Amino acid sequence: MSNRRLFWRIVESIEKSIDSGSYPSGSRLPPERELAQSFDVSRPTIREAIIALEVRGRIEVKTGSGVYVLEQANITNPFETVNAFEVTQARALIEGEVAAIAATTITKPELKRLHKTLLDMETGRDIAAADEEFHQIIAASTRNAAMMLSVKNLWKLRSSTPEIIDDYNSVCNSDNEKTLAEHNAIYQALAAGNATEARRTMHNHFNRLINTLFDAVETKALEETKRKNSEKRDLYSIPKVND
Amino acid sequence: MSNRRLFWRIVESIEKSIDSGSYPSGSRLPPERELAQSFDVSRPTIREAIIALEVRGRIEVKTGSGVYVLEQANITNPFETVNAFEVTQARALIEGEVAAIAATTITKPELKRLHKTLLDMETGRDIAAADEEFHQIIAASTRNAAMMLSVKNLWKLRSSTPEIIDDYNSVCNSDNEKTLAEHNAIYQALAAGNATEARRTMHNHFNRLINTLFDAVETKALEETKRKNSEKRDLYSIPKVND
DNA sequence: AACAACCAATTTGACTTACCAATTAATTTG
DNA sequence: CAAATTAATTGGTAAGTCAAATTGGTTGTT
Repeated sequence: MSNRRLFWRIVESIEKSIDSGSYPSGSRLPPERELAQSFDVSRPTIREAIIALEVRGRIEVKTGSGVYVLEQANITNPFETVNAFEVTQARALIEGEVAAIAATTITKPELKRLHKTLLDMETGRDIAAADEEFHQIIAASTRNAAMMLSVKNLWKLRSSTPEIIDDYNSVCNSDNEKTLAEHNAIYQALAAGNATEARRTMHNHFNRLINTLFDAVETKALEETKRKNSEKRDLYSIPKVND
Repeated sequence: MSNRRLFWRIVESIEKSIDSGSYPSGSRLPPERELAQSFDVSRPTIREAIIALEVRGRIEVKTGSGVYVLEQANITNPFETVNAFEVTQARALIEGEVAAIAATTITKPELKRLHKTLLDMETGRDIAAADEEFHQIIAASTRNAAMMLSVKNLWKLRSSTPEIIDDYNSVCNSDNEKTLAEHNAIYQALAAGNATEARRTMHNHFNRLINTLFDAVETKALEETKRKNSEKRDLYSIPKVND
């Protein structure tokens, strides 16, 4: 695997040094020639690494002055500011409406594929995949690319944040039958073309998830955290649509 | 202005050649030595440019073989598959729920800021900005980062797709008073803490937008397109929540 | 004759060494 | 204090060696 070109090794090494704080943002990197010596490579190689880091937006090169570490004006990465409850509430509301639309737009072939995900989940081979496909099919059946995109983005959020994955796993693994039953209820509502019921069953699905999440979190949390979450329970529970 | 380093010029030139189709994806670029000659620069400079393009994900370097143009496996670029109606329907449903939540979570300072956007819109300085801020404040008041993100993504979709911008412009410019009135109705519902009314007024806001969009599109569309859109009108209109 | 396997020449990128030019920033000097 | 000088640093080039991949021909087998 050492067929990777040399400069990548330098890029990784320097990037690690930046991340670890050895080169704080705003500071200047050692001169090219010094780096070349310390990495035991030629100067052109160092320059290649520097250019790679520059294109990546990690550093800035000032001719005649030096190479400076840039502020990681962050990609406003949402993966650290969003918690599992927020994602679940958002999914509940959005996918609730999606289901309501889908109840009137879903086709028979789509219903068939939807039913297949239920069977897949029952046999228990790849439950996560069956889960994702279930929600994906419903989103697609709205014929609205913008809504599909919204659903997909939230799923990505759910499946890319370590903390959220943890929380979900501790819930899903134990409650497969419940998930399956809820999916089935949603499927029945969609098959019947009942928008209100589709929304209700979808809300029900996520509401159970939220409450189970709270229990799971509470179990492993300290008392302080407990109090906070109890306050949040009201905030994040899904309001009744007909009130 | 030519203090830009040489390799950037090469990067731009090659990138332009790729985009213009001179080097279709999968094809091989000329060898380093040839490029150096044709650009009248040294080989290291060409190599720097190639590395920059590689980091950008435009090309792939195969040692001993050549430099190959990569497929621009576009980030499933949604900006070309989503139309104005889809975005508006999605916004209606999502922001409808957002408004319903916000009705119970919005604070007085936020209501104050919300009211300010109404005044801004009335004076008519930067209407688009006031519009965006209005919807942004409501989303933020839910205290749910995932929902804020969803709203923001849809706004980005709306404001980054040329076609959609066109459609929106042809609508908004003519109907400022209506937009303002609807925003005001939403504001009143939020101030009153009435979730159902907040949702209804938000739906109303977007419903008017959708129908105006259809009229605008119909006006400039051919007869064939007319028929299609009429069929779509049912599909995209927002269903009543209480049915 | 057709096909496969092998081998060597060629092409191509990977990297180095060595050198000079241009720019910037600090220092000296008038 | 301002201008000139100097040191430090990056910008760019030239020429060459090495290693990997391709190419095309040769050979041997079917």
